[in-house]
Amino acid sequence: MNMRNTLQRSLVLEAVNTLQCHATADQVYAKIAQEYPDISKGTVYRNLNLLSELGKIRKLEIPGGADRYDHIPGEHYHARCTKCSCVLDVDMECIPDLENKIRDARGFQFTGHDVIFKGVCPDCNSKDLQ
Amino acid sequence: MNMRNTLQRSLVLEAVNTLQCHATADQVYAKIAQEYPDISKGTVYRNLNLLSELGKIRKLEIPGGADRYDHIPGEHYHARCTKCSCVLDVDMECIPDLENKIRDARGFQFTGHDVIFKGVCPDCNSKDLQ
DNA sequence: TTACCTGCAAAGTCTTTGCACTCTT
DNA sequence: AAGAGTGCAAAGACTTTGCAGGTAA
Repeated sequence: MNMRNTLQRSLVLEAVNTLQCHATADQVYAKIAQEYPDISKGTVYRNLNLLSELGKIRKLEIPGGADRYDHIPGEHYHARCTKCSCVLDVDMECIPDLENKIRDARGFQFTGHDVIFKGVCPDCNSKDLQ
Repeated sequence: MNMRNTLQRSLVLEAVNTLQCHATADQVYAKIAQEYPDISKGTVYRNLNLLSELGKIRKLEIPGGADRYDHIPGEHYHARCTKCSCVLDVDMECIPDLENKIRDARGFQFTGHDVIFKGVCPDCNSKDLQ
């Protein structure tokens, strides 16, 4: 169960940290493939999952779209554009202790939550006006 | 562009309302197929999408899982079990005007939000103890 | 009649996985 | 040497779509 340091693994980590902006697995793959075309998508997926289990990156599961991977940031919420599917950070305070506001958990053990806003991003908005 | 009343369409609507509990397209299909085995999955998907666009049912896009369909309820949040992927309603007040808490929308036009809690459901919890 | 709908199957998107080989340790 | 990791391709889960025939209005 010992984890090894492989080139591919560090390339994946580096790509996520460089891209920053909620990259999809595909974007991570494309980024790496520019310099290291032999890497395979399977490896990218395997490492993205491994690294997010280890807490080195954050996996963002987006309703109705591909998963996104992010460098480890402070907690914050996201917004997804319903037109182009891009994901942006939302500039607002997170709600502290949201889990504690639940009246009756009925035996459900909460480990976290996500808030995802829906809307239309600035780019798509301006395209509509044309 | 006139919508027709077809047997399949009303069966889909009826199944969603009967099942109530955040059924997946597959569960809706299975339910209908019990009595009407000739229905096809493509038709179920097409009608689920149509009915949710019409506002007759609600489409719940779940991060990392199949979409769910629900009868039209008051606004409420959901929790997904990270073990068995089931989805449950959460018994808490919704946060009013969450969109207004955003400091700087930067041109993003918000149309709504989802809050999805993660955790382990009662069933999976008790199985762990065995 | 018309054009909306259906069943079917193929294709599309995103992700995981089996296999044999490779490389870290 | 051992076994974790890799590339590749196939498969898997979920959903959409093209097509030709069916049917509500």
